[in-house]
Amino acid sequence: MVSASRPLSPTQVRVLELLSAAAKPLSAYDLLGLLRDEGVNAPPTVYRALERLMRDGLAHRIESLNAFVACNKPHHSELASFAICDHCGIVAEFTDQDLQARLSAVSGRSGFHATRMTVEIHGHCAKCADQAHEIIPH
Amino acid sequence: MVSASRPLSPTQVRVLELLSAAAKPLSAYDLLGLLRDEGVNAPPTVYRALERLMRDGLAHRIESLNAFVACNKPHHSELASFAICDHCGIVAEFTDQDLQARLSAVSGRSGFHATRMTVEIHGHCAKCADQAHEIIPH
DNA sequence: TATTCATATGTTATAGCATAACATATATAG
DNA sequence: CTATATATGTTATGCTATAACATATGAATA
Repeated sequence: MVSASRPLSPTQVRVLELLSAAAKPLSAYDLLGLLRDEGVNAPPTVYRALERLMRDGLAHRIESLNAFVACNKPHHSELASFAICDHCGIVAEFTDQDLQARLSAVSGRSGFHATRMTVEIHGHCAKCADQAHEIIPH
Repeated sequence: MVSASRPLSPTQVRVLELLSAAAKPLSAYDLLGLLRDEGVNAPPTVYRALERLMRDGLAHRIESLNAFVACNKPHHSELASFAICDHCGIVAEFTDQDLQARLSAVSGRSGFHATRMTVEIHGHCAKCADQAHEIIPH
């Protein structure tokens, strides 16, 4: 039997809701702050919920921000890439098959076997590109 | 006048030497540990040296490891990508023009203007791929 | 020379991110 | 009923990074 995974717990659902509602990536401590009212008092609970969500492909970690976002579409083990506006903080998730293929090919040339890829592009979104006076560095 | 930048300070040179000599990425605190003998006592000095080295393209930050590596070749504002073995920890730097072009194109479709890209591929190097019994997670 | 400016470093303290280790609770499978 | 897997609670700790202010040094120039 393939052992269907359990449904999300209330805490896991809440974390996912908060991520989905946020305009920007949230750090684990952002989430903790939002959940204190609801009886979540310590980091491990948040990190554990995030682990589960990422395992299920429902959330992603943005490595260059140490923060998390809800997955904007159901992935099927595809490469998720991110465009991150350093001005307004918005993150756009996109996937590109060719990109993944090329990454696998390039890294695989030397016999490297890829299991996970992080692609994060920083810059300015269309909205902010015009009025980009100040650049907020990573 | 184009204001040539100053030469690296002794501390900056030492940090670069340590990164170059290391088989794996070093964290700022790894570096701090190695420099304590030499009179460096606090994190800011290390972070400042790393800043300078990265500004000059002599070192890179690996976002998914919170660690740093020496640049393995003089870049000219090209995209540096990394293949990271989760088993032995070795990091291979590579560049691929087409990859950068494709990334710019894909993200730029929506009017996004890219200024910096992070590409980090985790997996197993050729050496470790065979005997990959245990997988060291990120 | 004296002044100014940019750069680097020292120093102290703190903020922010993440996990170890152990206890408790609950549901489901066998 | 018991064993197992999963989730959470709780306490403590460790790792990563920067703020804020002081000091030093060298190069450019008035």
